[in-house]
Amino acid sequence: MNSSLSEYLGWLRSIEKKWQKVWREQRVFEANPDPGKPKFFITVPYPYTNAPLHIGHGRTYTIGDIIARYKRLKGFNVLYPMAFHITGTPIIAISEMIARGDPKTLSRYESYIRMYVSDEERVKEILESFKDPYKLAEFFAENVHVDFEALGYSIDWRRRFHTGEPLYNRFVTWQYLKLAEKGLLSRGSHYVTYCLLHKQPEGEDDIEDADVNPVEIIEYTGVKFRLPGGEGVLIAATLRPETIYGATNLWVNPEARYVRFKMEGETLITSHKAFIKLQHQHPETRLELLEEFPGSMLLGKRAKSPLGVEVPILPAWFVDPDLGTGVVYSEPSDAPYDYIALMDLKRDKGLLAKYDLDPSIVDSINPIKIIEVPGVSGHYAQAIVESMGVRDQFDPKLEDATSIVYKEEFYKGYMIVEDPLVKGKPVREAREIIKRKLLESGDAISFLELNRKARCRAGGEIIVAKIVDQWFLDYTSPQLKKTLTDYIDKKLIVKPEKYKKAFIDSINWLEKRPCARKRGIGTRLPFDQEWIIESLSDSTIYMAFYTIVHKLREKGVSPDSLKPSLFDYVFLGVGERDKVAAETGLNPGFLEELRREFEYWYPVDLRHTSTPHISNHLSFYLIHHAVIFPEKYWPRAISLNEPVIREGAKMSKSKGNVINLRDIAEKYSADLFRLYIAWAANLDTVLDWRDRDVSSTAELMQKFTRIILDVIEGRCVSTGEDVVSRWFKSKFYKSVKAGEEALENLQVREYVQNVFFNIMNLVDRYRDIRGSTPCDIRSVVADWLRVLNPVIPHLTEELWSIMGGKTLLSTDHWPVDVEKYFDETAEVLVDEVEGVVEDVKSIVEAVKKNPREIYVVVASEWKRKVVELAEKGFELRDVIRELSKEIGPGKEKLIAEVYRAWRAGGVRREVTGIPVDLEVKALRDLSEYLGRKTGARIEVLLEEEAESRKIPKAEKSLPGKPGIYIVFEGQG
RNA sequence: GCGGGGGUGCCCGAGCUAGGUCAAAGGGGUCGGGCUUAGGACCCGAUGGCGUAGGCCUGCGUGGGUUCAAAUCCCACCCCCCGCACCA
Repeated sequence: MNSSLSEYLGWLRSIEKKWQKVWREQRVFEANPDPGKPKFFITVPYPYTNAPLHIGHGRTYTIGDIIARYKRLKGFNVLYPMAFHITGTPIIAISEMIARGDPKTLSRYESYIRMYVSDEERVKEILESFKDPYKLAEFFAENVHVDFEALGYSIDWRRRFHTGEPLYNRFVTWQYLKLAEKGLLSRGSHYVTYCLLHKQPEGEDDIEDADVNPVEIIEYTGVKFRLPGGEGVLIAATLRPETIYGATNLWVNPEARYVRFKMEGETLITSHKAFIKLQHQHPETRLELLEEFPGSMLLGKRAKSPLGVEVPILPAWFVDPDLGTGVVYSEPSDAPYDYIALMDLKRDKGLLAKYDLDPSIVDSINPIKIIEVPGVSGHYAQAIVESMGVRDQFDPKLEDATSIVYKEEFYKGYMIVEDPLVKGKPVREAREIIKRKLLESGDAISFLELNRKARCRAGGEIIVAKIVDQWFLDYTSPQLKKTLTDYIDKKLIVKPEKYKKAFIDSINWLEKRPCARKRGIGTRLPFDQEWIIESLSDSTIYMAFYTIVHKLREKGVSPDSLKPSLFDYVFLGVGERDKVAAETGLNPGFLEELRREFEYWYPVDLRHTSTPHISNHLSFYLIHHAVIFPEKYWPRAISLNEPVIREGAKMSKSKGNVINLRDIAEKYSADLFRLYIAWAANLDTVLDWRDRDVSSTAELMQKFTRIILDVIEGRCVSTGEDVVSRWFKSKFYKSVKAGEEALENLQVREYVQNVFFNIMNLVDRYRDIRGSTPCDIRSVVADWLRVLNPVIPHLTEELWSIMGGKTLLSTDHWPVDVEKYFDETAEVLVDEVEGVVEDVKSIVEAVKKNPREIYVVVASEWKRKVVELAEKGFELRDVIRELSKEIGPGKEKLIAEVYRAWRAGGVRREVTGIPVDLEVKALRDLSEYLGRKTGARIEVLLEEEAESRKIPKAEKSLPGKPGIYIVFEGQG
């Protein structure tokens, strides 16, 4: 194994394919109920198949697989199933864009297909087929399956399905009947982002750039300004209704289109755009369009504010007819736009004359101060406009000016108007008070608008619309919340534990959630066929479906047989077998078999996924289980991991830095990926994929492989059984044990750290002590391969077979009885030797001379007695009295020194059990190593011998910590 | 704004829910040595400062506090990241 790294990786990839084939052909991971064996049912949410998966997904599935493989080695009957998610709108949206010939989508999907298909003809054909969303979904499902297999996941593929299948639809239908039965479904209206082109609600996924620049719905207050003589009511939309006290005039854009329309008996005036928006916000009300006219027609008229103040309508070009209502009231004291627009009119009288208005009309208009902000004197808008040097109402600096004033006043401003309603109140409170009052008195209407202009990916305008009779999942029941939060708090295992609170918060935060739409792939609501169940809501208890789906297929059961009564019987044990059999046309024995499958596998022992799922999918998963199933079938444990970034940056299509799972199998290696991903970060940490670290991991794997092969093929030196070999095995099995404990706690990184990195370091130390590779490493190789099998299953399987394993390692067992190798004595003694090396180095560094001879002096037997007595709790003087009886007087000072060293923690407790001659022997056995490390001749002496030879420092020796005397070069 | 998580040595990253055995695991990088025709790989060593004998000092965002003892506990402050719904 002296090949280059790339040759090594090529070899790895080849054995990976080989073992994947063996596992597949021998159906190693197909799991069937075995009443004699404990079961372990682990699931990871199925992926959404609209594109290839990347290494972030791979992290989650790999961790799931490591745990599945570990549990299998621990003797569990493990079921790890997988399916594919295709319901919802994104797949349809992509199909539509491909059908429409959107160049970006076409080229992206073409490149995706090329990842799996080399024949250019076929690529074109497949791309063409993507106009059918099911074809697209099935293509990626098929290839994600291929990718998963290439990573060595131990999945029972017989249970694979996708969520667009009729069989699955029947299951979801049953689920919704149950949810309705339990009172979880309700209807009501609510506001959504809505596309005028598609005439459909469209969310973040469908809106251009919404992933980077989110679209929010915000509420404006449409304040009514009444024209005299019933001529109409202008709706002036504002985010700051508290400024109504300072309103001096109205602004309309003279060049925009305005309309007059009837709504609930009132004649209203807004921009034409706003009229359309209002229509969508009031779908149950008829809005009658009366007249359309340019804004200039409104100029010069006077309208009365809700406060009874009459103000003129003036022209302003900054007014956007597509924002709010196209009518705004002017409050020049606090709004920079209003202030500058007023100044523009005062400065350029021609602007008004153009519309036949008397320019003097603006002379009497002046800002009215209504808000005080500490540190700001005069009118805030004026101050900021002047300090920023704003030229006119077209100056882009106005945006910044507005947001500064807005923020400052919100946090620090308070009202200085006379109205007792708000007098002295902070702006943020006054705003709410005024808004409520205006709405209640009918002096304002609510107007919903987006925080920014938005278009759908096909270019359609997005507005806010109200959806009536929307279906909701209603999670508001306090009793339900309590049941769940108690369960999560007391019974559900969450790893890492710090996420537990997030679950409880999430359950408490959930209210009503829309669960159906009129568009997308999915299952129709059983009681309202117009609606399609939304895709997160149809994927909450499907783990139950895994337990029987392969049986349904085996028997060729038709979807029509999957009546609700069948699921009632299989999943809930409700109903009579024979009646259900008659109703479904299925054999009663088969029904029992399905029931047994479910009863054996359920509940889910562990669901592993990534943290963004906590507040949605995982919460629904818990709630729906709690609502539908008895408690014994509720989820047992949930584990989570954070996402993956690359070289410090988020992976994204736009940056082009995504590493797809496909690349792993072809350019890296499955085992390398698994090892790196498991080791590179704790579950609760974002994993930063760094190529530099990946290749050093590969180098370590190669080194590991070389060591194993050297040992099993005899390129090693034989050594006898001695203190070092006992030390090696003890350390080795302690790491195994630590790795096991870590995995039991789902600390995957800690496990890899122990069984791979720490053992590699241990082997290095062992080889260093021996001076070459010792053959007795062989005695632990089998166990080493066993414990590494969950992370690097292919390589360990290969090495296992090379060393003569007749059965598959993946179905072998985890090491047992490892404690019998623990050997404290050997560890203490070898640590002592290494301690001597360390001490010598420290001395040499301080003295800055080269050592020639080193005397290593082992402490006298009586010093051990000091420690023994001290350990028993003897005071110093009692120790002295006790010992003097044995060794005679004259040693009091030395006894005191040993005692003090012990109290300072300088003596390991374990040494008291180790005879002095063992200590001497260990040091003598290892004196070759000591000499090699220190570059000096070593002589090991007992303290008494050293004393008689007058070796200095002899008296400094302590049990387990020899005295050291160094003769340096050039010294006598 | 509300809620959650975090700031550790040149870099990444453990440890911090049970305070001492932590100058602080592991990996990367850098430097020195070995091996080699050379490079790579591999092996050994160094990588806060000081020290003529195995030791001492300074240190884990900032500033306080509790304690015989704090990276670990408490308080305040600064900074960073994530979620906030109808979307998978």
